[in-house]
Amino acid sequence: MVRTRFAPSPTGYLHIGGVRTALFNWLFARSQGGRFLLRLDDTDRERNLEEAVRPILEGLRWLGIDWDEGLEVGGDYGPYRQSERADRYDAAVERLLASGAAYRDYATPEELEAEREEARAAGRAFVYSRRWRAESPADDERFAAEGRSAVVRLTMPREGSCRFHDLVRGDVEFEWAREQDHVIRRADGTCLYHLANVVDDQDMKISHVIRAEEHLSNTPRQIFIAEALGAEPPIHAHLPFVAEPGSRNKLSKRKIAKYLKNPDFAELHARGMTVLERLGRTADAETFNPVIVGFYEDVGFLPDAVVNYLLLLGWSLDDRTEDFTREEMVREFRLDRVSKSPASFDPKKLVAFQERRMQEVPLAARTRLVLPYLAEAGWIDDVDDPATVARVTRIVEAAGDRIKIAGDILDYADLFPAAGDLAYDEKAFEKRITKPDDAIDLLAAFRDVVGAVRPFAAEALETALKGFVESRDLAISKIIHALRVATTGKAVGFGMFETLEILGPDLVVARIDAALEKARAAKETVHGDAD
RNA sequence: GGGGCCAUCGUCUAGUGGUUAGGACGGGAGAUUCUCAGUCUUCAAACCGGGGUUCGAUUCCCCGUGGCCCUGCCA
Repeated sequence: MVRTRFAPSPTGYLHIGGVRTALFNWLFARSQGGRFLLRLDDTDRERNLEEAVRPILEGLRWLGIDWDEGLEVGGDYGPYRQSERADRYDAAVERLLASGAAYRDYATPEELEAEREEARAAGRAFVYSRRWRAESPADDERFAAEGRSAVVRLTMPREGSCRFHDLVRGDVEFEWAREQDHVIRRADGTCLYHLANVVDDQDMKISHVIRAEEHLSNTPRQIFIAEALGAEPPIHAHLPFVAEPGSRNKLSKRKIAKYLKNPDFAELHARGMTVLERLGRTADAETFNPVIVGFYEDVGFLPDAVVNYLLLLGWSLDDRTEDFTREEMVREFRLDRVSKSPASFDPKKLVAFQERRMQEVPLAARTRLVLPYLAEAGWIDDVDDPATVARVTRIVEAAGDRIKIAGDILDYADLFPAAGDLAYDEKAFEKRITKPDDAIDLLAAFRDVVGAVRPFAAEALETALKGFVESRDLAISKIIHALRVATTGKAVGFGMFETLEILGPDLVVARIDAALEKARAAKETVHGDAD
């Protein structure tokens, strides 16, 4: 039975690199008919634990990465929080002590540092002398009498080597002599991560440990612990790390300021900030940025698009397949197709997956994606009101591929009177309305025509405008740009006729009037200055 | 300092002891529509360096270089 796990620390957010690890664990378990577990590595006890855990669970759930055992869902091998498992770690330490695989060590940090310094000066690798190792109860008493306290260290082998087969890297070998007598229990009696990790994996019957490459060098000591505890070590698979945009350096949540200097990263971030601002929310770059999964949920990405991108960050099926449904990825996923080298995070490619996926979302579903954003922005009142839904559906339909991310709907304030007064693109206004000498007259003439068109629908409006320009022997471009700026304030937008239909006759006429007034006032000013 | 892992277009990657080194994102050019978006066509773009092995290395081996990780009473 394949059993994999994801064991995040309660950091308060779900990181892109972390979630990729979770995804691969999930995919492997699902592809093998196994089980996927979620447990919490909270060995350093934090305040506000629940607060720090929630975004992680939310992020996983949003992406559709579900777990069979662990936090919140329970299971037969709990508890699933390290902070609640101290008794098991203590028991493991006692067994290691009893078998000689570990020992109590009374060296002070200073004494240890002196030995390290000595090794450094001599130019050789540091190997602890074990001078303060307690060999007998008498030693314990003697050291204690000197005021020393004990940590527990692993009695690591000093010859031979640790060989294991990594499902991604192949055969790996480490010489035992290079390994340290790692501490597994502090002087204060609390246990350390590596011990806890191995005990948990063993207790929870984890068959495959799939984790980030940074743990590769930690594997020998964990294998040592596992074997000393009398168990078969799990099978390991070390994933390449996720690198920064445009570089091979490891992606870090602490370097957001640096990533913001990357144009692609900055662009995505800015896009997210725009959505947030229009929603009236605030966030700083530390907690809201493209390295954090919550960013994508907030801005309106499709979970499938994000997952698909993540899947290809270090994994490939062949030389051409890029798009995968959940079923396909579960069916095709294999650990031996994971690449060995770091994969750098490319915001542009992630967005490309999103855009492609969004195009496939049917109109009604796309409308549902967009409605909550409009409601939160206060541009509509009731997401369930049939008239509102119908109107938004019409807008989403007219928008077509322009809405690439659900939050993009907030680019179209001009179609929602509740969003406030029309904002004009002043440059476009001048270019299309004030400056051309016939624009004002044409607009004024068309104003009287358009108000009377019935039905006030795209097709009839198109007929009306075409008739209007033909009767004057004009190209449609002579008026259409001015009309767009007058009615939407913008130089670019949806198809003109759909836009007019969405706006409705009253708003169209009123906006043309307002634009005419604004344009005439501008001309007056120019004349006034000239005189 | 010691050890480990890694190295194909800018990015994600495929691939082989002999290939025009393939695809995708991004970029360039062009076409199309009332603008934008989209779509279509098209172009440019890579085997880290040096030694071997071999008839022949991007591929196998060694060295170097670079990146990352471990070397903690952090995880």
